[in-house]
Amino acid sequence: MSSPQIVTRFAPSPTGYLHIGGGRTALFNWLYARGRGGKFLLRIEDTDRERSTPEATAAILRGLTWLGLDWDGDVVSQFDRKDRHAEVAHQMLDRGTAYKCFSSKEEIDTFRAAEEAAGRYPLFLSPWRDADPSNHPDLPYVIRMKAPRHGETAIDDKVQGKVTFQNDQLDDMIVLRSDLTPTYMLAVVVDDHDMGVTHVIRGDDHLANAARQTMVYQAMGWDVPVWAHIPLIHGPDGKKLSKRHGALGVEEYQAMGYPAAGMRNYLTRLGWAKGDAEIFTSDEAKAMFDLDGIGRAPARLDFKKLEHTCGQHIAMAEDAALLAELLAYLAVAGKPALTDLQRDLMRKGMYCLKDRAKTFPELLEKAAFALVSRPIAPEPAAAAFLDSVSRGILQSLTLQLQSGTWDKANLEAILTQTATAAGIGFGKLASPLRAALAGRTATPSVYDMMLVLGRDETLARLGAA
RNA sequence: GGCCCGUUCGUCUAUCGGUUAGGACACCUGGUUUUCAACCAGGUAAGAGGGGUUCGACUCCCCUACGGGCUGCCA
Repeated sequence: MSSPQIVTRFAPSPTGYLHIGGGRTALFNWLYARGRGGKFLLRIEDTDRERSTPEATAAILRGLTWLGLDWDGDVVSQFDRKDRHAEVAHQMLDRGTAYKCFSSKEEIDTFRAAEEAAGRYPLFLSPWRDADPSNHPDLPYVIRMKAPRHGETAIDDKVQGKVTFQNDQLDDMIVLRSDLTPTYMLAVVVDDHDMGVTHVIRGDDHLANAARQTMVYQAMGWDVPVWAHIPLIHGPDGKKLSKRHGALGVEEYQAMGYPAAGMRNYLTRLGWAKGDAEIFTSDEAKAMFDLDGIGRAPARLDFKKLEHTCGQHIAMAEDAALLAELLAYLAVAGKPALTDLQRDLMRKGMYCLKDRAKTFPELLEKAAFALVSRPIAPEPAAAAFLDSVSRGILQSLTLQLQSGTWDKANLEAILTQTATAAGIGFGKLASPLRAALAGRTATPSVYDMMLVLGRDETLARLGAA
């Protein structure tokens, strides 16, 4: 017998961009499903009409797409399913697991305020719970779940372990509002059930909700999914992530020039581990990822490690793919696009650039020699290497470079020979050459620069120096 | 206030009663080197505090401290 297919989902509410914590939650769900031949679904929890916006939905989709987290099937709008939610609420009514409550919001608020002022736990117990329907007034009402008053409700969480809640701490939560729209507690359960979700992997801010949602599953006689509540991500200072930490949106990380593969790797390791595995591809991550590797404490963001991880992925990326991602970065960051010539040079030079950079801005910085065009205005530090003696040596070098094959072995022979003939060490030749070719003092090796630029451009730059 | 969760190097973490407490990032030192990086080698660095249980606790239990979450006709 085969085990049923795994179905996970990511269910953000569209009230802003996709933040880094949401990105990681989505990633965990994606890894878990993809590593087991399961499905990863996407549902937008847009039942709060006040705060939900189509722009936020678009931003979330863009963020997931950039991260490479592809979802199965259509994006589900929770709001579109409101009739189904209301239907289930009424089924609960029929089953006797829910009831109509006619207490007004004002009444309840007043009660809670008084209880709190008296230092008591403001648990509202509706007087309508056991009322005879024949006594129901002709007033607006909400549908409340008839939650068990005694005993306890336990959830068996794959990350947090067994967590039990005393039922007398929980009130009869509202499942259908007076305007007939569903509350989150109902909508989530109905949608997860209808969508066949088997594993709910989400932030641990929902841990307590899981108990109440379990009651809804039980009220409907449905199977409860496997829970996995993962700790939230904190800022570098250990505090909850907030605006002042900056760079919260996943898209901002793209605009800062982090490659998606590195981002995925870093986020996977943030709060999850498998032995000593640190750098891995997404395929490797899918094969390794499991729920017991998830830690129970909140993790802090560490930009240094993010950068290191990204550097590793840039180095191992394929040249063509890297170039494509670089161009996308330029567009997102609002930087000028590369000319055809620059693009060509980047393609040629990628082999010697990619193992030196951790981010796309760094990659561009290392590639400055190739992206600059004549006339080159040398930086002061570079210009200092171009005195008359050096120029003379460069001139004789220019002569030597006129013919011969343009490959590393031959260039090496020519440069060594020129240095020897001039009675100087190789370093004394490389510095002015670097200055002439790039106009700066920090560059890739002089051989790589010449190889990437080609003979004509190299000679032209030497001549202009 | 009540309920729930958490706490191993600065950071991410390994450990699932017996280890010189391991790895990675960062940092420091050295090496390689035509510059800057990258890279290689080595080093500094941890079980929040206090009680138990046990022959033996980072690991199990309790208390305290600190951090976090929930306690809505928000999600």
